[in-house]
Amino acid sequence: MIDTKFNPTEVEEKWYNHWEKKGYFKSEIDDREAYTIVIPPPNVTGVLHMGHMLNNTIQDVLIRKARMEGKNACWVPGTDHASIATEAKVVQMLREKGIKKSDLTRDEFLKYAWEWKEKYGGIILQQLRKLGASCDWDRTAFTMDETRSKAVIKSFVDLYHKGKLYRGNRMVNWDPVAQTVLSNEEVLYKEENSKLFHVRYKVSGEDSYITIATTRPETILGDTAIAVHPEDERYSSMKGKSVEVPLVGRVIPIIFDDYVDKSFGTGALKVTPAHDVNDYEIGMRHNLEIVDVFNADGTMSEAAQFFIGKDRFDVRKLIEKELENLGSLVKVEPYRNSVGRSERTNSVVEPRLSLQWYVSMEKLAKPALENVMNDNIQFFPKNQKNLYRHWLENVRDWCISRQLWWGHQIPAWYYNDEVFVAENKEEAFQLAFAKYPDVGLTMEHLTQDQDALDTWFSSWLWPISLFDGFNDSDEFKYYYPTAVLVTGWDIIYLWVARMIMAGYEWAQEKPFDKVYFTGMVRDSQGRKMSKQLGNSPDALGLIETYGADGVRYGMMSCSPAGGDLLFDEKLCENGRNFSNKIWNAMRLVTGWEADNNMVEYESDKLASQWINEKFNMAMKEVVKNFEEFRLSEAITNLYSFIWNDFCSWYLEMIKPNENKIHPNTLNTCVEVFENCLRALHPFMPFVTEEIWHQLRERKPNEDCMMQAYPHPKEVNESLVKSVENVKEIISKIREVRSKYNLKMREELDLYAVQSAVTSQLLDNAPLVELLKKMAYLKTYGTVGDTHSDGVVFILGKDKYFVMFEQEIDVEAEIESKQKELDYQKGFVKSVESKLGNEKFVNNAPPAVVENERKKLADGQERIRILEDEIDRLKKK
RNA sequence: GGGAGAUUAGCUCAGUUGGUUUAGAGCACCUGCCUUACAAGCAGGGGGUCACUGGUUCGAGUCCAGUAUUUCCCA
Repeated sequence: MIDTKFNPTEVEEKWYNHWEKKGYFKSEIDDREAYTIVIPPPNVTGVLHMGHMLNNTIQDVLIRKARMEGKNACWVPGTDHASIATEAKVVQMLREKGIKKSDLTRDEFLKYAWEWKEKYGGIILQQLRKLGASCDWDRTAFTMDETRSKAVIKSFVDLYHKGKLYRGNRMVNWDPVAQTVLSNEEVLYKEENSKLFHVRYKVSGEDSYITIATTRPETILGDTAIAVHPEDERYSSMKGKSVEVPLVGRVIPIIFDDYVDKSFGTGALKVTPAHDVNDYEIGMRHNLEIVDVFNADGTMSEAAQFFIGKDRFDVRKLIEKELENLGSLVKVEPYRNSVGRSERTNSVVEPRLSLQWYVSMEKLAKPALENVMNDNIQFFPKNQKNLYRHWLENVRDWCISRQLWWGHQIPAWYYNDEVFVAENKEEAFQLAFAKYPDVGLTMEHLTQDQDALDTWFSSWLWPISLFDGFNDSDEFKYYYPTAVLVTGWDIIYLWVARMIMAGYEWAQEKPFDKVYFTGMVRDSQGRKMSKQLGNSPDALGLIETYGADGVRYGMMSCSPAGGDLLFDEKLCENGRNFSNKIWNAMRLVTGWEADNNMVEYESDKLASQWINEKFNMAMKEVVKNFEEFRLSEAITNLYSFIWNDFCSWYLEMIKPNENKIHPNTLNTCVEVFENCLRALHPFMPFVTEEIWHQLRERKPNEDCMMQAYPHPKEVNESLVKSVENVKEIISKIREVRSKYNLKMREELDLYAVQSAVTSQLLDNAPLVELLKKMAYLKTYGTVGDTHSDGVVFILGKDKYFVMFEQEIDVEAEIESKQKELDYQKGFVKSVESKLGNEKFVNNAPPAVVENERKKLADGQERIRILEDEIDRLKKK
């Protein structure tokens, strides 16, 4: 006896191993069309979370469908080295062993880091297998493996020689604890309680003062101007004057700049070009001196003159007292402002001038913007184009150096202050030697840049470097550009835009045809899932509870493209229940026995035709939804078809009284069942594969995964319509049964008042047979309008009588018919008012007007029937 | 501060160039069923002034403007 419950854990590992052993995931160049997806590489340190599950399920659905469509499907997996995250983990691991990073050489540190990566890295790739991901694992790549590293170095050198990469002294986000640059994305801003200090500066040569407001009094030591708005009347007399900085006594100018907000504080702004991005820009505009008062670790530098070596936050308290003593402090008030902290160390990020490597974005941005705006690369959903355009039109140069060891060390060598960029030290030496042939230069004179490259500088090459595109390989020619990129919109700038730039820079071609942006997974309260909140369910735990198919169903059914999705475990439960439903349908069908001696019922033939038409209708929707990446709709189409049409209606239609069934009927049934499995396979690969094999004996290579994906055919609409009509009659009869507590199988008589529709039904023997079987009718016949017995229902404009022994509840019937009458009267009234409007009749398309007339006639007929019926009931 | 989106049933969402018998689905809820595939199930049911106000139109959930609420992005 087969279990009544589908057990996912038993079959998932079996089928995954089977597929992998058969080599179904592998792709090699051949003469078929390539369908390529590159995985958005997760951090090598990462573990599977909800975002990954969503993202990778979508990729797997797309790649499996393409494979079934006969394309050469290639899904390349891999991880990135996540320089900051990984380095932080390695440093922590070393600390636990009692080793300080500063005690190690770069090489020693990297040895530990690689060991750590080999041991703990790539867990996530193992976890993806549990989800059913059909990646070509032989192609697994890592951003620091040999091929990828060479690509990174080559691209750096190439950009440098093209003048698209430079070293510059700019304002950056500085993490004083990690002592590295951070990207904007690694800085988290939050409102915090702080204080607003009002400080007065003496105007030189006068007995007056200007008062400024600041949250960071410790930077006063680095002030090089006071700025006011040019149209601020309060300060119009200050033109050309200067003030003295408290404590240090530096004399600084009063300048006029539009940037200043007149309404903030006193309308006067202290300008510290070395420690604020906006101040820096003002400084550039007005040629101000730059005084850097901090060291790299956030302590005061020599340039500060006071508090040297003390921490910036201690100094904030100390300077408050000093200013008070000097009489410069006007007042201190509580204040809330947005403070940026490092994602990794939580230290307050310091805007800092520092010498870093930048990619010049202007030229790179141009083709990247163009080819998205003209839909050469299509975005789903489309509205992401706005976001993309906005960023690219305001793009800033990209800071790619990081003060870390884990990553690609920058291929730049210095001789004194001169820099030589080359793929290796030997080539750098050649360059240096060519320039300085006479100084006795040796390799020892060159020192390599100590910094590493931003991880995104590897990731932006991913679609190229995975196929060794920098060596113009055959693989690259075949697999590139890839079909679709599936990723979250949160990295549209960090990653998507830059991949497109890289594509046009080095391949002169887009990296992908389409980008499908997924939403962010949120919990049922709409909060972003995060470790801190602890609101993220354990991904593998979910798979254990609901099965991979159940989880995939849950992820897919709540994932309209682009929008955020509120994840609810309930959806996985639906998925599990769906698996179980199909499982039980299989149990039913495999329990039937083909018997040539059985009659092939007309109703069975009809049901077979009908279910095929319905399947085509469903597939039309599925195909359309796939084209538009509306995957949640596509899976809903299949769910609804399989559960409602196939299981609830069709299987009941052909269900034999005993287990014996005509071979033709059984055969059609199994074929439709197989089509359902093929259509559903990309979404729910395990349960479909298992049932595929249970349904029939299969040859060695006959697996569901490798079947052709179903194509919709033309639909015979009139056949569908007539069966749908019978289904409605059946539902109405069930309604009566429910109301009168009649047993489902108690046989009833049904009479219809003669009409075109009801007579046509009567003449169609297979339809009547179907109706009688499904509704458990003894007889179906037509009668005259004057018939007056049983319970009445109306369908379209036809009147039916359901006959049964039990006495009918006259009061309840009158009430329900009256309710229906009220509804119909309202309906007719609204149609009448439309048709009474001359402008409507004259202007609306004739078909629309005609339809309104039909609605009116039908409504009026229903009113007539209902009024008659109420009369008849009242006479009882 | 600038920009983009959202608002449809208790919840999550569909609703495609404005016209499909005065709005659909899933979940939740209510009623009745252990009907020999499935209680992770079957049959039936209730539930919505489509955020608000105005406009365009013969006709608006759908287009336009404003308001409210809200989410996100950028600074």
